[in-house]
Amino acid sequence: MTLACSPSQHAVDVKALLHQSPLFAGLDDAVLDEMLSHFRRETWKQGRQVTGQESGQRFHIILSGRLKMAQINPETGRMVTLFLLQPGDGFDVISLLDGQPDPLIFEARDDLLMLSTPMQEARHWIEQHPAFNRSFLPYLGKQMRTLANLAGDLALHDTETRLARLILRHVDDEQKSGPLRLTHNLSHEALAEMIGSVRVVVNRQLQHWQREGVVVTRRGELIIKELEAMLKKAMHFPKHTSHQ
Amino acid sequence: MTLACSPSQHAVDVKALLHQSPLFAGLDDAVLDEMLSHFRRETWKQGRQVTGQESGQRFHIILSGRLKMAQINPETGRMVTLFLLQPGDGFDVISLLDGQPDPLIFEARDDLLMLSTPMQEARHWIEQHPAFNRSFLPYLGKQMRTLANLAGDLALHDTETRLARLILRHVDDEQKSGPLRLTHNLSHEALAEMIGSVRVVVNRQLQHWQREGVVVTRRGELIIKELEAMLKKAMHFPKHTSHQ
DNA sequence: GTTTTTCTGCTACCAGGGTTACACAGAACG
DNA sequence: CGTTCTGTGTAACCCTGGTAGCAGAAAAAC
Repeated sequence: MTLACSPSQHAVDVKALLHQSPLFAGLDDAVLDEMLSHFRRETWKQGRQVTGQESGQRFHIILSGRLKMAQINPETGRMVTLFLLQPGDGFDVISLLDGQPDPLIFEARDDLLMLSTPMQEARHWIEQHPAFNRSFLPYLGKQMRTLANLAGDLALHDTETRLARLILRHVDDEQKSGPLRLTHNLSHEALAEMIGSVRVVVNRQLQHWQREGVVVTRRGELIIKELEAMLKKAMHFPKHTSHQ
Repeated sequence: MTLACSPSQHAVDVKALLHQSPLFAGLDDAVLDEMLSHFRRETWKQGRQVTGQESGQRFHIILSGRLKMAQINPETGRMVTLFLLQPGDGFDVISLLDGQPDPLIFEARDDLLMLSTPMQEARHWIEQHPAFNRSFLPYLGKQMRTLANLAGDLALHDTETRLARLILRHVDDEQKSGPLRLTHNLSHEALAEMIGSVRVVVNRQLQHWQREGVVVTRRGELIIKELEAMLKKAMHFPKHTSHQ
């Protein structure tokens, strides 16, 4: 998956997209069609915020755009991004699993195009189609890994390491070679939320790296000049980090 | 579930135990028997450490004792406890889901009595018994919630709040009224790992509370004198915190 | 009972990173 | 095309919470 946002054309080839998605890759066309008949299209404009309570009644599958799934501290107003969901991802998976509403905030980072269906319907469908588990369970595993790594990082590593890792995680996805220009379209604020820190700190760090000549930063993009150096900063990279 | 450790008698009534477990509560006796026939008993002595690589080949169900599931920073030697698994819990669920080994450390906090079976067998069994999903999926949801809350807490709250919450979470499980004596049998070190901090800080905090007259601490136990005050320290308690 | 190990209480120290504040650049929007 | 809003660069400040170290208490091991 990539951090880059897909253009949200309305003529998206839904089935092609789902076939690539980790959740539905394995399903054959007939089953996919049957499933799609239960879903309807839904669009959110960039910036739209919804709480777990509100969105908790329907299960969504992202077709284009990115969705921030975050936790908030009402006292300070600070946020952490737990997931930055991509096309092919579903939400809210946790509510889907246990039926409880999530005390989370969902925010469209881009214009979103999604499929949605009532939670109850989604659960029922899953029950009827055990084959779906073949991709669903591994998908859950990946999500849990991502969360576990986030928690581990927050507790064990400093902000520099966390930021370096966040960046390198996206190198994996984008082009593996070349000049390593990452266009994430994320503000420093957004990056900060993803590593559980604050804008000023992210900026400070990027500036520092820039002076070292390790990276070059622009609005919404970042060029890695010295991959080796970055890897060193992200040291002790866990072997099986989520590649989401 | 409770933090107190069950005595690890070897004459445990396995089926009775599994019926109470969130994972197997819903299954009828016949299915349970069939499942048990695939498992064998396994015991670990308190303090035994195993990496995800090593234990990754078998899936375990805890019958008695507690198991720490932790991430480590090899550079500093510090650890975070992601889960403190209890009787009725299974591990490693993440590996079970996606087949990848976990870069985690498992450590027996008490003497452990478990059931275990090859991962492949467990996966196969799950596939054959869709009814199991009725309890398995909600269980996964609860685990994910726990992780999400941990990550959120680490990013958004100070150590005092995190420690207060850790303690109060166990009040829910133990007796709800009375003198609120919690016997957790955990060292300050262990508590620290559970909130992503260090021994000194936990001690400092507990001592502080003790001087305030809010709690009284002893080895392995803690008495809450002023529940109201504690609740205040844990302020902004998320509505749907895991009650694991 | 004695020794050894593990826990606990406490202190001194200091640095990472969070808070606040402000000026400027670049987008967005009418 | 000017106004408005959002994002970026940077500085001063300082407090939480982490590191290091040690002495005594309590368990565990012998």
